[in-house]
Amino acid sequence: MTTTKERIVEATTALFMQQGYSASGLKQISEASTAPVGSLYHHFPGGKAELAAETLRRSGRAYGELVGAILDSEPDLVRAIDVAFTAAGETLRASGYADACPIATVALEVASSDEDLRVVCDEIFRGWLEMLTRRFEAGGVGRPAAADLATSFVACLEGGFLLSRVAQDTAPMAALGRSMVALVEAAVR
Amino acid sequence: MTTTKERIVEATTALFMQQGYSASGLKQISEASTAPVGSLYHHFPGGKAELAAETLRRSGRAYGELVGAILDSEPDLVRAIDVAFTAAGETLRASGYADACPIATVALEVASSDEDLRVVCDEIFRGWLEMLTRRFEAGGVGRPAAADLATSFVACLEGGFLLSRVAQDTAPMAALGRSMVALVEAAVR
DNA sequence: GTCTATAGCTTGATAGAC
DNA sequence: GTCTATCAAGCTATAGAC
Repeated sequence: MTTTKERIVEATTALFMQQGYSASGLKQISEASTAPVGSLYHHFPGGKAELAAETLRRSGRAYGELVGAILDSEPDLVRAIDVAFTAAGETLRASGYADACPIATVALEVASSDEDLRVVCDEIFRGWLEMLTRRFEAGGVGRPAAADLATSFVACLEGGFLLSRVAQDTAPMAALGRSMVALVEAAVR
Repeated sequence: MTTTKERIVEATTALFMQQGYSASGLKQISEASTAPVGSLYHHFPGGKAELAAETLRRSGRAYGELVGAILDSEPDLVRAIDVAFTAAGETLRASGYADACPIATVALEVASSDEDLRVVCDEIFRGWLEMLTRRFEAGGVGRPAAADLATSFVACLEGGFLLSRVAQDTAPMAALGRSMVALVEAAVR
């Protein structure tokens, strides 16, 4: 049983991934979620801003958990990195290069023009970076280096989404997986 | 002497950097460039799509040349990388985290929904990657590794723009500079 | 080439029946 | 909670005077 509110958030997540915040109109969200505009304002009285904030927070948490689960699936840290980037590339390819990061496009759109949403995105990225830093520390990397690796992981993944989506080719994501593996290998030995 | 057409393209470049394609209305572009809407359609009969394509091509070429010039300013390749990332962070900070990549936000917005503009962005990134690959080859790195380094350079720079803009902090860009330096050091020795 | 006015459509948001 | 009708404001695009 998916509730109306869940359908709205899921449809908004998909539209934010594919075309970002400004291009995703409430009418389009209403149609994609098979929920009338009135229901949309019933569940999100704050309108588009509230819907966007809640969608970003939910999809940001879910995506962080997904990445964590993939990293957990492989005990060796270096191989886990390889698996994560391969999975990201495969998900992209299988979805026609649509299924990517649910935050990045919106984050770039709002960073200089919507302070509330910028803060929401900032908190999401902070959460991802903390989770990744802890994992690299658990793998034997010292504090400052682990934080740098976490930042590089997110940047390579986001850069991979950008380059692979635009080129409609998994090659950039694969190359970034190799670079990220090299960075982690250098840090753990 | 700046022509009307140049002012339009420059204003559009700035707006694309800060808020992307969909949020940048022709009225806003007209006001920012102090050019009436009619002039806009005189210089770009194809409307917003043509203006966007030409703006992306021009700003993409200019940004590639800027990065190339910064890399040329330092003979040692590893130090050149450091200089480039430091400069990117400093430009961000000095502009209130607004002056970033003129392509990335639009590229993510249109990758799945506007095939014409997607191809324009693809050609721009291809040009950057070729330019960077040649530079890494000139620095003594073999073909396949040089192409991977070029991809990592673009991804780290774009990821740095994303994370530093959202956090309003140069620290992510600085961390990515360190990672990129480590990757190039490992490749040249 | 420059500029104003406006058409036609879509947007975010609201009111009110059910 | 669900849904429809509608508003004011925004958008892209065009027409036509200068």
